[in-house]
Amino acid sequence: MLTQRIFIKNLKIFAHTNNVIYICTIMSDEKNLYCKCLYYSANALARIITRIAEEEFAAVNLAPSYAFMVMTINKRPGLLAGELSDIMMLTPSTVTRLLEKLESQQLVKRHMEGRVTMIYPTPKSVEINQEIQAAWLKLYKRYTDILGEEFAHQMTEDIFISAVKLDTK
Amino acid sequence: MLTQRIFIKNLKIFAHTNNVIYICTIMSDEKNLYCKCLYYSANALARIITRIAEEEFAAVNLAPSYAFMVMTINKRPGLLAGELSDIMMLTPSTVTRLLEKLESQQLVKRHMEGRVTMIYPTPKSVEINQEIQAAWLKLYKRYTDILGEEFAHQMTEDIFISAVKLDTK
DNA sequence: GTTAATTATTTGTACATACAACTATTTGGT
DNA sequence: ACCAAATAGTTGTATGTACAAATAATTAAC
Repeated sequence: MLTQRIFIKNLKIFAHTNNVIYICTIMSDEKNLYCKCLYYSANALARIITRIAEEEFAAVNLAPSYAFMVMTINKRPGLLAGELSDIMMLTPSTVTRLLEKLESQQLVKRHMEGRVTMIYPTPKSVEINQEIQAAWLKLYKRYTDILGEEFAHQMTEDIFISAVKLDTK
Repeated sequence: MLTQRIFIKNLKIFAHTNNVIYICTIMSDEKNLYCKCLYYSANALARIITRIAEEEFAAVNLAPSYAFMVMTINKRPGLLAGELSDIMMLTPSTVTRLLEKLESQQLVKRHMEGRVTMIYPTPKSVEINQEIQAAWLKLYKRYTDILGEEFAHQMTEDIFISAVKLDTK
């Protein structure tokens, strides 16, 4: 198993079982193939930033998506499930599933009226919303410290715009 | 439910149930909050590009991760599971799960020796590898047509480098 | 005004991925 | 040479997300 030991500029230094040291540019062989693929790179980044977000939002005992949902609902009480789906760029079925769980934790209330479902925060949700915001800020600090704020800003914006452009369905 | 109808520059035009038309900048209200968050944006992009990749790799009856795994194994027969994990930026357990499924489809062979597992392509896998490459190229064409090749290149590289930098575990 | 089409949400089911715990093997310390 | 530590991989289990089908409500068509 190759385990990463240290990272210097564009170099990754691995130590192998038998003490052979490998020094690779991050553009090494196979990765060089894949790093030019948006599917590969975007998913890799998403997995890694999700792990970091999970660590930060663990302080409020919520997975990141749930935390974002709570924030969104607190910002606009009474919004519809479909609007949540649009804002969070998640499918309606995923939104339903997240809401179910939040409701079971008394963090939101669903109010069905006709065929629409309006969503309201609960007192408990209002309370922890502050902590969620704090965790969110810590998350932001954490990755901008590593990537540089300027760079992170620009890239995040590029990623967002690309997501919107590619979301043609 | 808001459904996207058309996209012009930074404008998104929605048609609502009651035929009211909403025109929003893509930096509207809530999204404006979230589009600056790397967790949110990276995950949104990953989900969308994954859906597109699934469409393209459907031609070879494989989900994208499996297709990438087949390509990697064909490029370096005999590589270890741990190396696959490193190259693909997936955890060892995920690699095991993917390999199990590929093996059941006769697309790879695992050879355990001591505590390491070496992985080899099968004739069937060599065969479809060409089709996988073709699908991969179609995927690339598809998103670069929308985003612009120059822009997509730069962003993909930025994303890859960020993933490597943030992957400190 | 009744029937067909559209729309909003939910449910059944499937899947990719990960963590934690476990097994088996190899390495290192004394 | 033996025992502790580290390592490679697998398995049990959980979770986030999505698709397709189902349900229920609203709108449109004639």
